[in-house]
Amino acid sequence: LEIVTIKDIAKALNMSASTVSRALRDSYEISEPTKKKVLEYAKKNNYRPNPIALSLKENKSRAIGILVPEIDNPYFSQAINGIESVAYAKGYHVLIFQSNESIEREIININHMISRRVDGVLMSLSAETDDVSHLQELNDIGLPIVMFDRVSEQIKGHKVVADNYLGAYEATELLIKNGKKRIAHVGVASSLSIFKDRFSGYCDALEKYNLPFDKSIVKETSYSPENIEIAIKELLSMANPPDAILSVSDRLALSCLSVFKKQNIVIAKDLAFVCFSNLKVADYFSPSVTTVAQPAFEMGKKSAELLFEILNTKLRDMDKIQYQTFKIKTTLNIRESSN
Amino acid sequence: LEIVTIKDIAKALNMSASTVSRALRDSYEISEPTKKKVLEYAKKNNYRPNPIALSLKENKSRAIGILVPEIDNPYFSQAINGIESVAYAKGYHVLIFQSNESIEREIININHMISRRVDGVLMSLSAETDDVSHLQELNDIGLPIVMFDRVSEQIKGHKVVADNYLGAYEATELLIKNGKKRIAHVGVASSLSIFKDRFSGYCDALEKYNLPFDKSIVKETSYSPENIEIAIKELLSMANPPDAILSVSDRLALSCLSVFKKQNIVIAKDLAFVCFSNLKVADYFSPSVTTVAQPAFEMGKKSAELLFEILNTKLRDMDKIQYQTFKIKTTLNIRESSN
DNA sequence: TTGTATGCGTTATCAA
DNA sequence: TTGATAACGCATACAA
Repeated sequence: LEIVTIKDIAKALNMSASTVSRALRDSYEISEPTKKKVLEYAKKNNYRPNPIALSLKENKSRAIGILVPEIDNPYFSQAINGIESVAYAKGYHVLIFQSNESIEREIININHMISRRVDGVLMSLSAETDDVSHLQELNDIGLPIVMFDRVSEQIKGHKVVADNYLGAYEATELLIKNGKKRIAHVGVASSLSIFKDRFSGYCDALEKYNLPFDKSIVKETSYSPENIEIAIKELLSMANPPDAILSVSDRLALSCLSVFKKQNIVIAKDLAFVCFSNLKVADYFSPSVTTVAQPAFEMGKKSAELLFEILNTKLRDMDKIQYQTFKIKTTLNIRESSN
Repeated sequence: LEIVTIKDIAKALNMSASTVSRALRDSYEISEPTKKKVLEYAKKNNYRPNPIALSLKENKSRAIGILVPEIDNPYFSQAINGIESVAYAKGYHVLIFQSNESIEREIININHMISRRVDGVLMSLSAETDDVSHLQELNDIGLPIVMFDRVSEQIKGHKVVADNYLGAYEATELLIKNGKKRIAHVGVASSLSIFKDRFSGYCDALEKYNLPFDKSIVKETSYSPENIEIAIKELLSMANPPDAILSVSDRLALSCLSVFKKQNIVIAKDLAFVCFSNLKVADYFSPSVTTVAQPAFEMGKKSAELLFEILNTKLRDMDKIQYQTFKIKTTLNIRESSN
């Protein structure tokens, strides 16, 4: 590889490396003619500072790590865009990791990030994650972490979440106001707070409007399409089937739509449907799909801003930081499927 | 940050850094008792080798750079997954960059990658890119590059592409066999070969089946939804409107569906529709959407494998490499919209 | 205004 | 079997 270093420039120009280094940084100590010579040579030979050398010296990498359950999911790819927009402006780089909803991969990736000496971590838990001791280690070694969307209260650091409770409450309320009496809740078996909060919102809306809570139309499934299909079929074949379904996860929603299609169920006509989803195409379905959308880009952006706030905090002020949880409102996109 | 180094271990155990280093690497020169002591201490204190220091020494980063037009696009996020699956297994890390379809961002990102000393580049051109001199520089400094999907013949390196010509040919053929006589082509104004190839496939299918080519139903638009809407509306309001539309880009397809919805056009009934797209939800539409899907994951995987093949090539064998273009078949998912 | 020396974490080379 | 030293690229304290 043919990349020019400061030493190369120094040798070519017959001066010392420190002079070149200072000239490149436009130091006041260096004479104009020298600066000019160095800058010219550097430009002509395409000098690029080596950030690796700098990292070693400053013990920081100017890179931040992002760990998400999966990239191929509009919520997370949009959140990554939000993060990148901030990191890019600050001259930081972004290392992206995926857990694929597996706690094992999550642990490995966290270790990778530490090894890679990222300056901070932005992450969203895998659905499998319950024990968070691997994240406690980040706290222990003093590596800043900001969690977004799927967060854990046991970890020290800022959090950015959607208002999942309100999102589910409003979605349920909409269905109730549209005359639905038996609203099923399709969720994921997971200890993540997002799912608990969404379930609470659903329950409270039922209670507020004096609808009975019926455990038999609350399904806890996994992300596997087969399991979702079984759950949906069970709901539909009940003696007293639900007249509406609230699906509280993006990926779940896709499988629901697939089952509806297979079973020739027309949403809105046969069954009302609302789901948590950031899919842009929800609007183009016929009937179009009512969604609770999370402000993914904004959540990513906010998380990154919080992380940089911490990265800019002097060590001696670190213990003064009050870690907070920022809650951002979801958007209820009312379309046809909720009728 | 509290991260243990080799020196720390050496000091604690009262031996030299080189001994510790060798013990950690299980060198034959080190006695078993010493090895045991070192390994135990390292384990207990969570020693993690510093890849930055290694990079500096070996002048390689064990990271590869990926540059794609946008992450929030199922084709590219799936391709990234394919790349990651290979890189991960090799212990390499992946730096992800986005051009946002802008050549300016593409140039900046390429420079970032060089600065970051990635060991190789995997990329897909922005739609704006015409002049590729910024990539020529990769060739000049000897940084290996593999291009996928949107490639340039002017750059030295392996290429992985979908069989865009055949994909478009088969899609057009399907529409013709379904009785369509006036098939519009909606594309992007871009000098990328993928779009040229798709257009050729379309033209050749028309010719093969003796359908006239009509320039007035070939639209070259941009990715902006407004422009696409104008183009579609022009087509639909013609005295002699098309009876089918072939959309040759994922993002274009979404805008088309949006316009259809707005204009109350029911695909299949009013107008046949086929598009290039990797959207998983295409199947759940009513009517479901016929797509030409690119094998995104496989293309990413293949590209990464080719890159590692080069990274493993000894310097003296580098000039023997025959750079090839690998063409991978697309899949025609025949659904309802093409009827 | 410029040069010399040092250190960041690691490993290879040479010496003991 | 172990240790001392230099080097990777850079920035800086110190010397001149």
